[in-house]
Amino acid sequence: MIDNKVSQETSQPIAYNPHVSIDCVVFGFDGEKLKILLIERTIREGDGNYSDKKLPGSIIYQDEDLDTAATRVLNELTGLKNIFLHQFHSFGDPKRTSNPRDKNWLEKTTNTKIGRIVTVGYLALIKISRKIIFESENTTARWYDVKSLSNMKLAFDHNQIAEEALKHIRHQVMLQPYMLFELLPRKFTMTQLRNLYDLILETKSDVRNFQKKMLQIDGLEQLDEVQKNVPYRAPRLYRFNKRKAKISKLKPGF
Amino acid sequence: MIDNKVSQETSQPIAYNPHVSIDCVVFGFDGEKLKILLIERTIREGDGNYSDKKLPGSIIYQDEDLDTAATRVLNELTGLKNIFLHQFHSFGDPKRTSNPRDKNWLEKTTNTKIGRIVTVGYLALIKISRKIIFESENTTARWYDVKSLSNMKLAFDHNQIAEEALKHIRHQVMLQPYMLFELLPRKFTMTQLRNLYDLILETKSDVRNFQKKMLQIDGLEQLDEVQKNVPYRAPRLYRFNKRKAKISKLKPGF
DNA sequence: CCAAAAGTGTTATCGATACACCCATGT
DNA sequence: ACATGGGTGTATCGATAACACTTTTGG
Repeated sequence: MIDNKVSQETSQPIAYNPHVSIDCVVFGFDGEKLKILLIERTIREGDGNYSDKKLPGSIIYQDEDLDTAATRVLNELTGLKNIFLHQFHSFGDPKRTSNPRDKNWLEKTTNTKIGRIVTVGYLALIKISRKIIFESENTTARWYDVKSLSNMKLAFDHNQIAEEALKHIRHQVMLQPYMLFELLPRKFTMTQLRNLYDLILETKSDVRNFQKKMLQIDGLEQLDEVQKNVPYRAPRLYRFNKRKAKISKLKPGF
Repeated sequence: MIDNKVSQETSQPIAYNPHVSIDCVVFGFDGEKLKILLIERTIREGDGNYSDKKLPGSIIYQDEDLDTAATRVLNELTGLKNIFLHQFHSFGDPKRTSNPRDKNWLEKTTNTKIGRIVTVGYLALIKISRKIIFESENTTARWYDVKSLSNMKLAFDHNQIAEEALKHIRHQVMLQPYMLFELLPRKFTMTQLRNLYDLILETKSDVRNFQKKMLQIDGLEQLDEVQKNVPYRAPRLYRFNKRKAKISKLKPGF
């Protein structure tokens, strides 16, 4: 971990000690759009208030693992347990917390002088149907359309983190579709599945070919049930049974 | 320097402040085996010395990005610049530095009281042919057969980190072969390429099919040159031309 | 009966796999 | 001449991609 020579540096850089946080990029799917969960942040500034958005996250606690910290943050925010979580990248640019607004906000909310924060990015997926506490203590969280991200200036480097998370989920879904089932309700139609797939990958799949491919997946079960209250022919429902799922091998290819 | 002795006794967990390091899993290929670069670590213990191995790594310096830290560590160790580097995972189990031997060693080498370290894992690939300074100041590094890893007890959680790096490179090579070219000499034979591929993926590729697939890769150029001093028909040499390489799209599939 | 979306099969093309013999070189 | 590994092509199989009409339901 540490080379001997490090300690011999005259400037003793080793004593410098950044904080470590986790940030969660939480995606949801409302049947139409891909959504991201953001927290309202208000900063008192001279005469007025400045308000913007940030990713849910937290400094890690003592004796807390990274995964545990991410789980805690999501649980505090949503009340849910068993959220799909996946570490995807860490961000450590020394300038990522150097915006005065961000520095200011950090010191006020943590009561600590904070020099630098290295953050570990997590991707989280939520079934948007699950009813969620979004007013935990004094934070307000809301779903935003992922497409509107590019017009928002998020706190810190959170735009970049969200962008990386998007790349990550696209990559994963391209290779294996399992993440999709974390975003859909427990019972879903093939059209919902296809729409979500195409939304994430920005593709237009052929209805028949898509169905054929999906039905090869172990664990994807067709139910004897149809969607109700639709003003047209009721579509069949499907369910993804994790227990019966065997993770398929990736195909080599360049 | 930042004063971070804010209090580890208070109940405010946020004041707790781990160190952040990077660790590099450096792979090389000697034509036969996949190798990993490890550093000798010696710990004075009562009457004798205890010696084991660790990954190259370092606490990150003030104002240093994560990638920069990894580049620095590798440059200090090998004298090389432009090493292929890829962040793959971060490790933050609070117990990862709790072995008394590791704690002891950390405090001696850093002259700092270190409670906890979160480390960011990097995968690095080196052309083993490049002549390398392996005796930088007072560290000794050597190549070890990756297969012997399971019989070694590395420092900290470095066995786990190396294992994850292996998974990562397998995954990457399966999807796209570009990492292989970082491990081979600038000019290489198709057999070397195939052996390396099969070594990493634990497969046995068909000679003809493998060649066909590889020759589709943009940037892989056949040279008008053959390997010399071989006691049999001299094999043709190839080169991977990064400039002409277009990163191919991944194929969807489950 | 009209609108809206669901459901369903076949063909063509492409890529992946399996497989065996002759060639060039050094000793 | 022989031993060693290098170099090469074809046929089969399976996967992917393209493509259009009929069915169900609610209003």
